[in-house]
Amino acid sequence: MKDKSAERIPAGERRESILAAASLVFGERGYFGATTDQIARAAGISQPYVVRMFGSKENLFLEVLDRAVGKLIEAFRSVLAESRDTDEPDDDLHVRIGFAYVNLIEDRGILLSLMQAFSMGGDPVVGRKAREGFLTIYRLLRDEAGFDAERIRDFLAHGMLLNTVLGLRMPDEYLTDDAARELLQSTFGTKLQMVLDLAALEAAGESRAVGAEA
Amino acid sequence: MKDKSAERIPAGERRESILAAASLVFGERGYFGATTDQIARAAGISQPYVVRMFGSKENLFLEVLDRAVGKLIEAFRSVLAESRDTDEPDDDLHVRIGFAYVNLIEDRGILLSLMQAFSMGGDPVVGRKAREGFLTIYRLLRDEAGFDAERIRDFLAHGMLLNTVLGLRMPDEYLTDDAARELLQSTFGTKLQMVLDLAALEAAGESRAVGAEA
DNA sequence: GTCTATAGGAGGATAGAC
DNA sequence: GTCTATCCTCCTATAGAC
Repeated sequence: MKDKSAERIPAGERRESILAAASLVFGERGYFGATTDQIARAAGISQPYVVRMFGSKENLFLEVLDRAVGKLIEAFRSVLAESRDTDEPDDDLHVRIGFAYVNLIEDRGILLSLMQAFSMGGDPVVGRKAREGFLTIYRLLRDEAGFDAERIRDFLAHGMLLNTVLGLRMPDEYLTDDAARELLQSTFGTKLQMVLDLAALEAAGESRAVGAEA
Repeated sequence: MKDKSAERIPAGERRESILAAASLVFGERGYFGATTDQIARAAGISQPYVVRMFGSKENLFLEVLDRAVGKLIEAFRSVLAESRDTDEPDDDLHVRIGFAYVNLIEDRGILLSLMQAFSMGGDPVVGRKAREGFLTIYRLLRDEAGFDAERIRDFLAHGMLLNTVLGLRMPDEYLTDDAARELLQSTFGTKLQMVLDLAALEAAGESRAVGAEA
């Protein structure tokens, strides 16, 4: 089952798959908690190759962060573009952007690795970039979406709760705890089923993806 | 200046000071990022003594978590008790609880170490306890404060944004970035000055408290 | 483009003296 | 109650072969 003699794959593609794996693992374990070896396994290559390709773990994380912010921006912008075509009432906008945010959960790792970065403000390098990313989103919401300060605050607040609930793996408690059930319902609304399904999938696949250290 | 030959201090007091130091350092660097040695330095004792007193780093973190949740509950309950004495309109309640939450920032480390715990849902031991803590707060808000699901959600959401903004060290950007300024204003409202003052104090003291590794 | 081997350094935990 | 010394594991990063 283990393909020891590696297939040669173009550097570009390899980069992508490492970034995807890293996003997952960093999201799961945090920057310090994640090891380059776990990332390597998840990507199906050797640990030194990961380091070689990105120079350092820190660099890799910075790229993951960039990607995550980029995907967020992209998703938000596409909603904004849509809304310029149709002329639905502007009030829908924050709902639709909110949906775009929730939908990013499908791209596993993005939201969680973002949240990890958001807790690293104290780090001189990562912290700076994380603040930058957060403020970029703020400006997008303000300047491109035209939200006022309160709307931005409320939007970001609910986004952070969403991240927290996911980071806590609260969906795992859905069946066993009434408070968790309520919380999940009010947090995810109509997207709840999607979230639960994803959590179930993960619970099955996680051991293989990340924790195959036996 | 360095008192090498340690003063004998009752175990109870020593425990407290280690927990206080640990709360700070864990809040600053996260569970994996923090080292028992940094905590020991911050508490003014040797690294093995920290481990000896709590058995393991994980155990120490779990106690820090307990403390943080305990302080939160205590703060919320005292607001609730107050509101049963006076008979002000119930609408004020979530504002006053919100203030109680923001005021916990003064007890440095509490909010940040809580947030660190909230990002560790994947950990079998810490994750379980973190979810438990979060749901305890949820139930307090629901059963003791009488909030409905939406109010709880909104309250928690704004709390999480507050944590995120603090974790990002956004106050450091207050003078240099207009978006940061706006965000801080709408997030902290009348408490903004307090937050900025605390951030300034920290910026001065941080190098001594945590990062004296030269 | 990818691996194996390994250097080099932290960091958590233990032993044992005072 | 507290320290010093130290073990041992784990991890990032480098070297060099294929």
